[in-house]
Amino acid sequence: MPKTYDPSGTEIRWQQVWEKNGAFHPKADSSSDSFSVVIPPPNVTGSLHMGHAFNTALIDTIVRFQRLQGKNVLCLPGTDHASIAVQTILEKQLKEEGLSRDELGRKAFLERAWAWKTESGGRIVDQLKRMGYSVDWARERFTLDDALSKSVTEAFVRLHNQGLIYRGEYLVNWCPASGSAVSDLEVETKEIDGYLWHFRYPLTNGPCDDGTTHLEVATTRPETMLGDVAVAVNPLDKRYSNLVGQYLTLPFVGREIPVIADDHVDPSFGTGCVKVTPAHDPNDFAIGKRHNLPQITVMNKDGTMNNCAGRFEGLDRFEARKAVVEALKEECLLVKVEPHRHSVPFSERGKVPVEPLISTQWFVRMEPMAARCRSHLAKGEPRFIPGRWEKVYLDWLTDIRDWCISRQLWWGHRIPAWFVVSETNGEIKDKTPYIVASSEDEAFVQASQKFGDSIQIKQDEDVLDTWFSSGLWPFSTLGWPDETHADLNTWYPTSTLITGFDIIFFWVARMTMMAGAFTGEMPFSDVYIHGLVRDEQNRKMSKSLGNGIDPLLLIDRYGTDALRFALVREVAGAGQDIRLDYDRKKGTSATVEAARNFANKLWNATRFALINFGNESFEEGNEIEPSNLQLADQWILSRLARVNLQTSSRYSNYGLGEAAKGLYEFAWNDFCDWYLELSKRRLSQNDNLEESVLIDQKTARKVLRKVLNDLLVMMHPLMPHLTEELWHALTGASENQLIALEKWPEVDKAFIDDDLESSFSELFASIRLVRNLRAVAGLKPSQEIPVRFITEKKELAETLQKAKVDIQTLTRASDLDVLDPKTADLKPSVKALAGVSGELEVLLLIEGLVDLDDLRVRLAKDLDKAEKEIQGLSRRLANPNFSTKAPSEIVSECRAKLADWEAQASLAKNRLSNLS
RNA sequence: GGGCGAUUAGCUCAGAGGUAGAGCACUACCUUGACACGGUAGGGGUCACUGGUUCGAUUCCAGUAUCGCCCA
Repeated sequence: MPKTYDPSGTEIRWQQVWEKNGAFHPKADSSSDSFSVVIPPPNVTGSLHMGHAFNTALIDTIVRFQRLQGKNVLCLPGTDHASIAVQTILEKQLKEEGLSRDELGRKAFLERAWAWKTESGGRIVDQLKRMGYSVDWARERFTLDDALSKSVTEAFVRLHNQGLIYRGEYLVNWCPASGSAVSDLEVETKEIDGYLWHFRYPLTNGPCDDGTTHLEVATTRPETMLGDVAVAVNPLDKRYSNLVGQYLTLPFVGREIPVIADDHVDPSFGTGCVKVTPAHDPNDFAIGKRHNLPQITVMNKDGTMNNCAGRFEGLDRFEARKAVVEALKEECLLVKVEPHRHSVPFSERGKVPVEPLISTQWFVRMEPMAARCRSHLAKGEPRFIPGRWEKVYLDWLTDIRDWCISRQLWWGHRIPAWFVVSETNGEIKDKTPYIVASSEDEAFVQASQKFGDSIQIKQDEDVLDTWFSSGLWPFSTLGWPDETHADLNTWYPTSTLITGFDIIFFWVARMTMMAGAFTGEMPFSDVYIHGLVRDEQNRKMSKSLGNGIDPLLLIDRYGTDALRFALVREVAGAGQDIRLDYDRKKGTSATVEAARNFANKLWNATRFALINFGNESFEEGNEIEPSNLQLADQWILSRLARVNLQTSSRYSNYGLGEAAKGLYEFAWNDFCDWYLELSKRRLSQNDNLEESVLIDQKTARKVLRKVLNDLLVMMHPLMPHLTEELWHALTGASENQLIALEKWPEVDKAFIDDDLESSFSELFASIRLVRNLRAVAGLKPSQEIPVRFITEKKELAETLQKAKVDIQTLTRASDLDVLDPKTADLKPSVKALAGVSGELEVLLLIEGLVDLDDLRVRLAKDLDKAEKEIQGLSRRLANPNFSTKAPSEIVSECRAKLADWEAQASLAKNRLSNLS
């Protein structure tokens, strides 16, 4: 074995072995307990970023743990077609070639899209494989696969038949950049520094009694004035009460529009007069409905002004804004312009302001579906981890708005609706009758029953929102709508969903709603919500910001296991965001490097074991005879049992970061720093070997092997490749045998021994104290020195006595005695350096080796510290309230501490006076 | 405007009603037969601020400030 672990070849090799062995391809008919997870399908928009790596690390840790628990585990992978995102990419490519999608035609465009999918999807699958993802590639799905498309059609038809999908004309969020409607969730409001333009509309019938000639309105979007159909004031606003019911003449277009009164107008904002443009603003749309006003659309779908805009026709909406303002100025109607910061809705994908536009779209009626989810949630279905996200989910399900699901795009699931276009010369108009069916043939049959045989039908041009198909993911991937499918019966509902909080509404809620509608149950029992990966400036890592780190860069440098471990270790209990440090210039990450070093530590611990095992085979050393165990063996076995219990509980309860940290501490501190060091002396003896020594060596090797084996299995979910490699080296298992498919180590609770663990803490403290004194004395590491331990505490004295040789080895003590203060010669001597830890006094006999001035400084410092502590503790104990009200164990603990510090102080005083 | 989260060592973060911990970084010493991707020892914090509850608050409560997110 080389001195350092090189992950590069090892990781890929095990990935291949796993796949070749079908290690993660479970059978659907198994009778053991099932555990299933469907992965959040990444978009085929390029490649994966650190957020995916994080999600993957968490899912795979959980999934591998469950496999070690003996469950029949399915982790199902796949990708998502990402309608808008992919289409945006492709159209950009086309534009660079000087083409448009219409020129190319739907068929050729879709061919390109599939080519893109093959390329991007392939890259993503490669990346997922390099993460060591233990998913079942044989069950990989893509949202546009035939089977999944079939379930989308089925879902659409069923919802439509239940009246939960309808077609209607509403104000939708129009994204002029992608030329499509988008849902409310795809709109992002941003604070923008804009202006508030004040201008006047003259009264149609001239000045009224009080001499008013006009009304002044204020708006952030002057260009929409061309579509105004009224001006609204608050009914309680006395300034304008006499004008309600009067008419104004709209400049440029000459339309006469009424002044109306509406509660929703805020009299304190702007002038208190609101221009009403129902076709271009959601609030105005509502006012328009209440007052039965017409809707006048003044824009085309590409964001230019239409023929209702009069002389402004053909201008882009932002040019029109300037032109309208200019024209108002010319006509002396512009009163003033104020800088004004306000919220503007932006299209998340198109990155341009959305235009509220009236158009005919397909919608899902959400309330009945949401209501079903709310009642499930009342029963704790699903369970959110951390729990606070439940409220976020519930709030969104309450007062929910209908979901616009049609997109004027080509890449996606085409809406299964056929229009009877015989009367309209083949054109689909808003009022054209239609049939929703699962195929064109079926649609034709149904249509001809209604409209006669000589009809012509044409499928809706639009596709569905990508999230419509994602909402079906947990069951469409398992064979739904075939309700007898073995996968569905074995693994549905799934066990847990693991995803980031940013898609709770988009995805989690849509899945629960769809699942409720089609399967009658929630699609997963747990939802584990994790945070996002942020960069060193605390920004979310994203493609558009360009601050994403390619996980492969870190994998190449440090290895997959290091990256996985680093990511999981960062997770806190509450599921906060994690920040990953990354030096862009050097391409390094201290966090991942630390994890890489840990991997190397495990590598070397195993290397140490193997060097000591020689030719001994694993089987031959399997059984441990308890009577042969030394205290150190008992101690590490006690620690091991405790860590085993703790770790499995943490893995099962989503305490992944804690599990990782706990294993790290156990492996590095308990096992490597102490147990391995303690075992060296026993293992390295090689001459004059008596029978008892041979037995002891064998025992040490057995314990070493046991601890290492269990540690590797427990570490496996976090560092799958390294542990697979080391486990094979340790056990000599063949490649048909995998740690990935091992059983979680059984806990021998009989080994758990609190007293032993605490006396080992004392032992370690005493060793540290000796080392500390040695350092203070400035002794060379190689310098051996006589050491004396003095304590009244019997058990401690016994432990120290038993561990005498070990202590000598670890402290370079030339000789060591454990003395009772009653019998020991305690005459202070300058020749000794003393320290105290708890009820233990330590003397280093360092005749002529210490600089007395240094010693004085140190002792004075010790004294100072001890006196401060004494002061604080005495003050507390002197407080009658404390001694009467505080729990008695706290009080006695306090007294013990005080006694300790007093002993320290008097010792230091004695020493100091002896030095002077 | 409503809600949620954060504020602890130089950095990234844990923590818990009994005066604070880790990793990295830093300092000194050490190339000892697992590991310098290492070992040993060490330095470093008014736990954002102000009140309250309590014998005792960094921890619980209320408020303030700053930062971030979600919803309108």
